[in-house]
Amino acid sequence: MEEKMATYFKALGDKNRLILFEQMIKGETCGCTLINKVEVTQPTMTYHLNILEEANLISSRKEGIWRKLDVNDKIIDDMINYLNSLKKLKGTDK
Amino acid sequence: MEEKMATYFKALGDKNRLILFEQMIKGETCGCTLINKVEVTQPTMTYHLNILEEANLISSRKEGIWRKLDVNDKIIDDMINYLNSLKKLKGTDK
DNA sequence: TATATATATAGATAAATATCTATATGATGA
DNA sequence: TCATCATATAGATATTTATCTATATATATA
Repeated sequence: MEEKMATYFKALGDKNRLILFEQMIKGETCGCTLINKVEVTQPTMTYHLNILEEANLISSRKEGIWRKLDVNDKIIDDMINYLNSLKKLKGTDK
Repeated sequence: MEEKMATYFKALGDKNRLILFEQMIKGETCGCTLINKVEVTQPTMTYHLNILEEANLISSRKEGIWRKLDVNDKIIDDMINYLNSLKKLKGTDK
C-alpha cells in the first residue's frame, strides 16, 4: 500500500508534471496545446506524460493524429483518503 | 505554488519515507525505534529523515542523546486542500 | 503523392537519488 | 574517565531522473 501511494506521490513530485496534471484536469486533452504550459521540449513532455500514465494518474488513447489525455480522478480521491487516514493515525502509538 | 506542492509530494514519493512518516504520525518520536520499521541502515534512515525535514513535513530537535521527531500535520492539510482544489478545477477549461 | 502536424523513439548526458561502509561526535551512566 | 548509545558525517557508488538533439512514424490534407 505504501508502495502504491509512494508511486502516486512520486509522479506528482515534479513541478512540470504537476502543471501538466492541473491543465489536464481543467480539460486540456491534447499534448499539442499542453506543450505551451511547460518550459520543456516536446520529447521531455512526452516523457512526463508517460510517467503520469505509468503511475495510473492519467490515461491516454490514440485518436487520429492526437494522444487524447484523461485524468483518472479516482486516484486523487485515493490520495485524499490516504492522507485523511494518516491524520486519523495521529497519536495511536503513544 | 506547484513548486512547493511538488516538494511535499516528492518527499512522500518514496516507500521508506512514507513508512517513516506513518510511524511518526502514530507517535514514534525517536529514530532509535523507527529504525526497526524500515530495511535500511541507520545513515540511510538519517538521510530520509533529513529529506522529510527539509520538505517541512517533519521537524526535529536534539534532546539529550535523541533526535526528537514531530510531524507537521498542517502540511498534510495543505496537501489535502490542494488535491481538493484540483478536483474543483475539473472541466473549467472546456 | 508530397507536405504538414502530432507524437514517439533513440541516444547522449549531467545531475540527483538511494544506498552502503567506515568513522566521528556528543551525551549518559557506571 | 571509559564505555555505550543515538546520531551524524564522509566518501564511494550504482541507478534513476530530467533533459536535450536528432530522427522516425503515422495520420491528415492539399
